[in-house]
Amino acid sequence: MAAKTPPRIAKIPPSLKKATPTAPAPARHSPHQNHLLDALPSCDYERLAPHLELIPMKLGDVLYEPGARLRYVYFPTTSIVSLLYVMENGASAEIAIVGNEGILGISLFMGGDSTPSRAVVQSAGYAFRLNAELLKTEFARFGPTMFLLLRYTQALITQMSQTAVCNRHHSVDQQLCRWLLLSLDRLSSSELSMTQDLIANMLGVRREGVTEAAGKLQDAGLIRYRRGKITVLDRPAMEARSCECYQVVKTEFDRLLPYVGP
Amino acid sequence: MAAKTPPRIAKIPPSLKKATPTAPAPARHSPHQNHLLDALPSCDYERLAPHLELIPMKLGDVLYEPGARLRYVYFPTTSIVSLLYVMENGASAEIAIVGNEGILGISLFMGGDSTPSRAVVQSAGYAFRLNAELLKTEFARFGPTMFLLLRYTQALITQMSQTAVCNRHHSVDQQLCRWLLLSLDRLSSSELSMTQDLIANMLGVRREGVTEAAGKLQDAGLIRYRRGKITVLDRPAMEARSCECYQVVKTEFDRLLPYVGP
DNA sequence: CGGACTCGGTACGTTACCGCACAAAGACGC
DNA sequence: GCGTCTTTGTGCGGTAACGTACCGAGTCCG
Repeated sequence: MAAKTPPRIAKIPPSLKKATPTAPAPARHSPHQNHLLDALPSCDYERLAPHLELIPMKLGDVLYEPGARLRYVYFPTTSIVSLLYVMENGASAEIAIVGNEGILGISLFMGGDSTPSRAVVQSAGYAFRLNAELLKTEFARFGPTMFLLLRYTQALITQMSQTAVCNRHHSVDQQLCRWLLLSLDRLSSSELSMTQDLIANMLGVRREGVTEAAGKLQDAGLIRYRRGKITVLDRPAMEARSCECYQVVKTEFDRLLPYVGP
Repeated sequence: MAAKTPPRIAKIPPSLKKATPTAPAPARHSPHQNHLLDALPSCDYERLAPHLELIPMKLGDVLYEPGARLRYVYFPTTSIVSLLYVMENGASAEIAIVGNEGILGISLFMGGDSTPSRAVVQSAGYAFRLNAELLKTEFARFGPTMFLLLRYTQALITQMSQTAVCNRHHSVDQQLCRWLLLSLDRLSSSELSMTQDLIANMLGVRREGVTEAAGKLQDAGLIRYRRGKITVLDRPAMEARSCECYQVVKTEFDRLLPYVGP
C-alpha cells in the first residue's frame, strides 16, 4: 500500500453540513461547560471570561492548518474537533479527539506557535474562542492555569500514543468501538451525527471497512445506524468490544484531570 | 489479528547485552554532548551541573515502567532510549525515540509524575541522570530551561503523532528506513548494534517482516547486516526509500530546537 | 574443539484490509 | 412526486502482513 494509497481525504460532506442544526440555543451556553475552563480558579477565570467569545462550529470547519500561526485557542463545549495528520498523498489519520474536556491550540503555549497537524470540526456545536496572546499571557503568569494546561497536554500525549499503538495492533472493529466511545464521552447525548465516510477518514481506513464493522455492531444490537446518525444502544457491550485503548486513555484523563468527573 | 496477537515483547537479547561494550571511555563524556543540556543558558546550567551523574545505559535496561513514579530524568549522550507501549497481551510498539537531542521523563514537569509508557534502552551508551526534584525545581523557576523543555516536548509530540500516522499508512519497508534514520541521527557512527528481533519489537511487527525488509535494503546495497550489526552504507538512498515521516519529524525538531545542528 | 544457544533466512497457508465497481436505499430540491 | 445526489451495502480479486515451522550459520563458553 503506502505510496500508492490514494486520497482518503476528509472531504466535507455537504449534506450533513446542512442537515446538522447550527446547534442548540447559545442562550444556555456557559464557559463552564468546558471542563478546563470550569476547573480554573476563579481569579484566573475572571481575568479570561470577558474575552471568551462563543463561536458556532460547523461540521468540516478547519480551525487550523499545518504550519499556520495560531491566532486563537478554542475551548469546545458541545462540539468535537479532531486533530488530523494529512499526508503528502492526501491520506489522513486522526491522532486525537478534543471535546468539552480540553483545549485546541496547545502548541501555542508549548512554544511552537504552530503544529504540523490540522484541526477539523468532527461534530457540530459550539466553542469558546480566546485570543492567542491572552492565553499566552495567562500561561506566563505561571499559576494554576499553566499547570492545568500542562496536565491536559500530558493527557493528550497519552491519547496520541495510544492511537499509535492502536493503529498498529487492533482491528477496524475494535478501533471503531474505541472511537465511538471517545466521541460519546465528549457529548451529552448518545447520538452522533456522522457519516461512515467521515469516520473512515478519521480512522484512516476504507469507508467499506467502516460499513462492515458498523454492520456487525448493528446486527449485535449495540448501535443503530441510519444515514449519518448513530445511536449507541448498549454502551457496556461497546466497551467490551473495544480494545483496551479506550480504557487506558480514559483512565489517564481521569487521573490527570480528576475534576472532569461526569 | 488484534486480541489473538501473541507476545511480541521486547525481550532482552542476552548475547547483544554482553557483546555491546559498556561504551566508550566515560572520560571523554561531557553533559554538553546532550543537545538539551548544551542549549541551557550558562547560569541555569551551572546550577544543575554539579548534580548530573554519568550513568552507563545497558541494552535492555528499563528506565521506567508504566505508572511508576519517576525518581530521575535522563539526558542521553551516546545511548538511545525507546518509549514503548506494552499492551495487555504483551504486544508492544514504540511511540518515540529519545537520544542525545532530548530528555527522558517529560511527564515529570508536565504534571503527571508518571506515564503509561515504558522506557527501554535500545542502544547502549551513557546518559546523565538528574534527580527528579531538582529538575522540577529548575522548571519552577519559569526561565529559559522551562521554555526549552516545553519546546522539546512539542517536538516529541510531533514524533508521536507521526508514528501514529506511519503505523496506519506505511509499509514495513518504509517504516524500517524511517526508524533506522531516526536512530542514526542520534548516534555519531553509522553502525547500529541491534538484532532484527529487537527492531521488530520496536516497530510492532514480526521479526520475519524485518528480515525481509532488511534483506531488500541489503540487496540494494543501502545497508550491510551482520548478526546484530547494521552498517548504513548509503544514507541518501535510505532517505529516498523512507516515508515522508522521517523528514517531517526531523524538520519539526530542527524548527523547534534549532541549536541541535549537527 | 565441541555443544548449546542465538540470530537470521526461507517457506507456506491464512487473514485482514485494500481498491474497484456497482446497486439499493434514503434525503433533498424543485 | 420526480429526478438527483448522498449514503450505505455487497461482491470480488489482489496483497501485505501474520502465525507457524524449520534450518543453517554465527557466536559463545566450557
